[in-house]
Amino acid sequence: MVVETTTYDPHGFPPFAVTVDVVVLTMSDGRLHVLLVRRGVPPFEGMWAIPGGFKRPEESLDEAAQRELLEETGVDGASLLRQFGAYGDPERDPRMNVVTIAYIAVLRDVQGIAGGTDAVAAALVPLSQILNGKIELAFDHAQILRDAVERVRTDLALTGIATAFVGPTFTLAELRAVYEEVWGVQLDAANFRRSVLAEKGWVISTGRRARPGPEGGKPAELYRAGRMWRHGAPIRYAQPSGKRRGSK
Amino acid sequence: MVVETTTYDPHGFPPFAVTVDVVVLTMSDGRLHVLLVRRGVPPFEGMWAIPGGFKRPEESLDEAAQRELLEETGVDGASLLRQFGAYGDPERDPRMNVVTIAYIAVLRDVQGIAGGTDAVAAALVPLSQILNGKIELAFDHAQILRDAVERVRTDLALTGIATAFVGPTFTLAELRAVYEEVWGVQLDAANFRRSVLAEKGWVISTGRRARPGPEGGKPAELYRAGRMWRHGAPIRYAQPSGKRRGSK
DNA sequence: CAGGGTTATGGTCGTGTCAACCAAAACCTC
DNA sequence: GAGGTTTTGGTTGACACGACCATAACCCTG
Repeated sequence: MVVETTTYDPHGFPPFAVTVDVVVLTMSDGRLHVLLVRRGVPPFEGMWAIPGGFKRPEESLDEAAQRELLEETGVDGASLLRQFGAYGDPERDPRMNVVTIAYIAVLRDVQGIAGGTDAVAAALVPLSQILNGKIELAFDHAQILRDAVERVRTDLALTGIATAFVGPTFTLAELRAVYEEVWGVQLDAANFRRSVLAEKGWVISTGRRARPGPEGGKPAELYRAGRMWRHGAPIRYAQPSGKRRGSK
Repeated sequence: MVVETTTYDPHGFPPFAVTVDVVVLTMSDGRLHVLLVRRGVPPFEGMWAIPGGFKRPEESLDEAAQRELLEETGVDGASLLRQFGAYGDPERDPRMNVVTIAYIAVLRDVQGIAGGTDAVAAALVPLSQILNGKIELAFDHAQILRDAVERVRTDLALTGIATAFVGPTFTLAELRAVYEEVWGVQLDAANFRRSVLAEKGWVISTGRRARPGPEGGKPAELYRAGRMWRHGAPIRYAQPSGKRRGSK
């Protein structure tokens, strides 16, 4: 009975469970953290896992991710919620076939995130703890998390999502710290400032200035996020408009 | 009964159908084409659709995509098969809830692709016909296709997947045509050559030369694909190594 | 209040890449 | 052989990048 494999026919389909997992990333104390929950039931009982839940039949995937984010963190109106992968290996859940759609949520550090509406234990864990394997995650969540970080890394370079990590108003040093932490590099403050300000409309200067920390220093200008837009096409050597050379 | 929403429990789950759709892209006659199949059963009977099928419980998502690609095109050992999105809107299939995982397969132009193993009608359709809405697709496949093209566009700029479009041996003009078609721009042949050759190991010169077409021209050098690798980190202003300035 | 420490911000400048263009080489057809 | 076409190599001005210096404006300590 293998007719119509190309134009699928949902009669007699093999049933799957579909879940949505949300990797909540935030900068806390200058380091990248991820929100994890502790499993209370087998399998992987007592281990840390990425929060997630079932997709409901009446909602879309994006809506399911938003709902999960709201339930876990209380944060509404996803500042940044992007789907980045689907995982469906047969062995990923020992009980049955579960296909999960993974999302990234980038949040600025909010107090009280660790306590969701549910009674399960939740915590913000430094990402370094997981990437070196010091904390083991349930299911294939370690792989999902690695993919999420990789996605954030490229998004940081290609789009303007860095402003989602910082508060509604921020200094350029805070913004620079996001790049430095995610990429693990040190950036030149002066050159970074020029490059950020060169992309017009992406950060907007409020008139105000931040109070320096206990270490002193010149008070930094305060900015707010502008439009978070995708960088233009990185296609090079485009012809001006007129004639062509070396064409077929 | 809303306990344990965070650490999902596959008992009493809502069942979904999970399918895998494969957007097969190829360059044919100098233009970008996509492989479509014509639906033989309602709904959307008689309309064109992206080939796809059910995920089987014993296979992973990637394996399901490879199997579908093999069934539709006869092509084995996916030259380039990447997952790029999941779609699960409740209304996307009028009969029931179907979540589909979408893949891109980039193939070089192969004769006889249009005839798959199944008896369904299949054809290579120019992409422009669909993007201007001249051909309507079933389900949400128009959106999936738009997303696929967008993904290929960025992948073309960021990785070396362009070689997947051309044959096992190719001229730089053929490679340039891929970029020009996907991005819809005209590129300078001399500058393009320099940029491609600058990325060492990505195209490798065989000694041979291609025979020029009927229009004449100097015979072009023949290359073969090297390693198709991800470009390095586009992070700027990284500090050399020593001291720091403007740090916190 | 003076001084040292720290950070933010602005400026400079050599190097390298990019893009536009030119020119020669090597083929085709007529 | 002439004219056309394509590939390939070369040149050159503009501009971005990266390294570094200098100054401004705060902190803290004595």
